[in-house]
Amino acid sequence: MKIKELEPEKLEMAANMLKAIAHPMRIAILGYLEDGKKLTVTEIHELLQIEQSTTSHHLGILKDKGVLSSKREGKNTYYFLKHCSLSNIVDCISNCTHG
Amino acid sequence: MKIKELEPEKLEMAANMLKAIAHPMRIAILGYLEDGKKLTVTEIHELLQIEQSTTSHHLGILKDKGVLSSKREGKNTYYFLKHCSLSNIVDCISNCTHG
DNA sequence: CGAATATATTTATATATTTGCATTTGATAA
DNA sequence: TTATCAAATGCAAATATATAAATATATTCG
Repeated sequence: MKIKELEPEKLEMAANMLKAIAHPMRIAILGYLEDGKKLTVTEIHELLQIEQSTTSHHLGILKDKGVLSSKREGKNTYYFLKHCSLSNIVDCISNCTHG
Repeated sequence: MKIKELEPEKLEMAANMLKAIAHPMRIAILGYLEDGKKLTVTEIHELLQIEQSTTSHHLGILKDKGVLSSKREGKNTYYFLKHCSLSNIVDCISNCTHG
């Protein structure tokens, strides 16, 4: 499917998804969620050493824009990639950043 | 190379690159630049039907963040992908937007 | 040089995003 | 129920971004 054929709404949706990813902390989050890994808010908040509320906010954005899904299990909420191919974006962008 | 190993500056750079791409018009621009195609500002401005100055501004952002390169030839400036693998990002994101 | 064409920059306004703190909601166990 | 741990939300200040209009720069041609 060529992006040229995408209607404005699709472009908007794609942009929103990329905008969700386009943040240092959120890229780092995706980096930890490769290979179908599932992590809780607390685990991510400790890995990244950022505030719990900030972590939750970032995860909320990623979920809202369709990048992540979440599943509650007891007290914990696990977050994971909605489409595993999204890891490609992170891989690709990290390959392109060698300047 | 795992993103987990990326230092903050690399994350920042990756985020800036993605942020540059994360805009409907700029995604559309990348859509037209697949397969090593080179287009001028005017061609893009006519294809997308947006203001010349707005087009130039978007192209400037993409170039500044390392997504595009440009080459002047006479009166025209041709823009093209700096890393052809960047098309993958557009392809991937458009595959993931079917909601 | 001066005119025409192509591209880039500046400026101003409007809008959106990021962040941490404080609070709140949800779930489990004593 | 109360205490506790996990996650989400509301809020406000600082920062960033988008857009268009106007202006500036660069290149070619007559």
